[in-house]
Amino acid sequence: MTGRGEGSEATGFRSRTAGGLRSSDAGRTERLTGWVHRRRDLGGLLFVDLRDRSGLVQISFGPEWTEAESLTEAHKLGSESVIRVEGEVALRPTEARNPELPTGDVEFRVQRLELLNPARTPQIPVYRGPDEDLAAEELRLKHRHLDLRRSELQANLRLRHDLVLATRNYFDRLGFLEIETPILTKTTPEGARDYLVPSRVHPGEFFALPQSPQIYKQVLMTAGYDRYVQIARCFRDEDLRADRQPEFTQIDLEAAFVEPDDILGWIEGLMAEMAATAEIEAVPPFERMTHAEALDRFGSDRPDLRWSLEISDWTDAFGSADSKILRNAVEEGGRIRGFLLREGARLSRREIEELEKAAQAAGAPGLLWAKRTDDGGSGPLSRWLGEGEWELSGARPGDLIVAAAGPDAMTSPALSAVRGSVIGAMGLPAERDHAWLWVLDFPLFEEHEGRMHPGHHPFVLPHPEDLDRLDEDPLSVRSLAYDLVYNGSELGSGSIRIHDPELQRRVFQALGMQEEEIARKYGFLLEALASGAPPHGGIALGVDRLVKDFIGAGSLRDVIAFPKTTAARALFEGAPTPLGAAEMEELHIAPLRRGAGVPAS
RNA sequence: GGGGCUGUAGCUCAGUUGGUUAGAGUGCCGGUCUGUCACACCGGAGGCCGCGGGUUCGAGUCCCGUCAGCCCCGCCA
Repeated sequence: MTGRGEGSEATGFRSRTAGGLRSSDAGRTERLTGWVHRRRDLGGLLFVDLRDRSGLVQISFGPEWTEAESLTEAHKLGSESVIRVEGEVALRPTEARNPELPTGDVEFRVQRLELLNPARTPQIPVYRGPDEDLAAEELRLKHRHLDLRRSELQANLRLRHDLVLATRNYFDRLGFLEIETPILTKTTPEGARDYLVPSRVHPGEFFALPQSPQIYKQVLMTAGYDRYVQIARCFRDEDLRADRQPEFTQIDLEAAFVEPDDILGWIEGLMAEMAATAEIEAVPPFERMTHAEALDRFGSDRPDLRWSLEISDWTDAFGSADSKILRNAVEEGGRIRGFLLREGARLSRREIEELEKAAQAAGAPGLLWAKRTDDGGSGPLSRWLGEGEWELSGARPGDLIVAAAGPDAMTSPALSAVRGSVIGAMGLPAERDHAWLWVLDFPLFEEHEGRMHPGHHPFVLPHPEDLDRLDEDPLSVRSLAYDLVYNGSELGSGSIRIHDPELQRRVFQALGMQEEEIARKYGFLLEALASGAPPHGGIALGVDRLVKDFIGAGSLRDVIAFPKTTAARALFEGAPTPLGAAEMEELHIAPLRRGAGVPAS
């Protein structure tokens, strides 16, 4: 596996790498370096698998071709020790060839062995036999230098490199400039919690690490750098998930004089290129649907379209049934929605209860269900369903109906959860392997506990058709925001931004900010917008998540060299650490509680 | 902040109803072995049963607390 940039394998220590040796190299004298992967000591003969980044080759030691001193030394070699060997590439005896190994037709006959650095017995194994489990993740993170030696992780990081390189080349061809933005920046008033850095020279003042370069890239547009891109590190101090790390990398871009189609087209081209690199399928143009449609049809703003299963609306069909739950839901402005599952009657009561649990975990009081049989139906919902209702439902004998009744805000997340669970419970096969989707027209605002929040961030341009409702009915205003969704995973999020300072001020006001607050927090942005800002917009794609989804890795930790744990700790180097009293004093900070912040040393 | 799962030898795991000396595979150490590739065979060492407390004649096993890892909810403009 010699790819780009590996044309010159030779260094002062070695003449070439191990993984590329083939039968055509037989007879050549070479010097190899690497790690002792595994050994098979037959007494008179000794075989060692030598590993470097390029792969494995079997090196052999024997009295006929190995110097006596080296032979003695070889029998004492420990796993993961670093060695250099000089010798000859030789064809293996026919019966001793190993078709499993790319280098399996040859072996490297060692004349001289040099132990460059002996290794202590590794705390976790690098070699992994068939059917052997990985070490516990805690240990893999603690001994990261060993875990990273595994070929799986090396392949993941290699693909990550290739994807980032492809990205840089792609945007370079389109005339984008990569421009760095500050890591030490200003706290963001809304959004996630910031990671903070105390200022030594300004007592009591703090920098924040950027949650994204959002404002800087808008300022770059104002400054006339009309196509900007950056592989940007971002930081958010929030609780973690399998798909969320406290520091992460985004492909961040912004361009001036653009409409949504410009951005979407560029990203589709990028995805096609990246997908080719990762050997998966992405054929533009991608399917598009509005945010409202996504919620209506799938209950989610990032539906997984590998399955076509859609929500049915039975409000009209069941709304007049003689059931308090159903009627009340409809009278209060809600709907009765759910899934019609062909052959779903084969699900057991227990399996259906699991679906209900999924709905309840997502906030629904329960899940209504009914199986249609040849002579009627069974299940809690069936008592309300007469022949007329059954006909309108579209169910045939053997089918299952699961439904939730109430306001969409409650039923959508519940049905989305049920959709995921029922796909698993029924073992429905994916109808395609790679489902790309644009979700458009996100709401400009959301309401949480009576307070208005930006749906995305406060700089998103309201949909031009909805502008007149900004003041009277802000929650109904759509925005020119778009998300890229791949197999149900949100890979990126972007929008056209506000470039008119007056409109920006109105949006801040709609968010409940006073003039003084606006000036203090965002004065510098408004100043920039008022100085000749072009219409502009952009998007940010999560690199870590993208690599993870392309590889099918279970966790972001498998595509990041040095990730944090779910408690935001770095186990390898042991960060964060307490701070000494002297350092704290210099930074003008003090622990709130006795004991906190006192270092071990 | 809340819920769930896990924690026993270097590593992966088993451990019965609470009962005598806590086991296996692998790795490690020693030995035999010239065609292995999960080499084979013989022998050996290796345990704070995460930590603290409690119940009990007796706790790896039951109870409470705590720590760590993982998964989920809240949170993530």
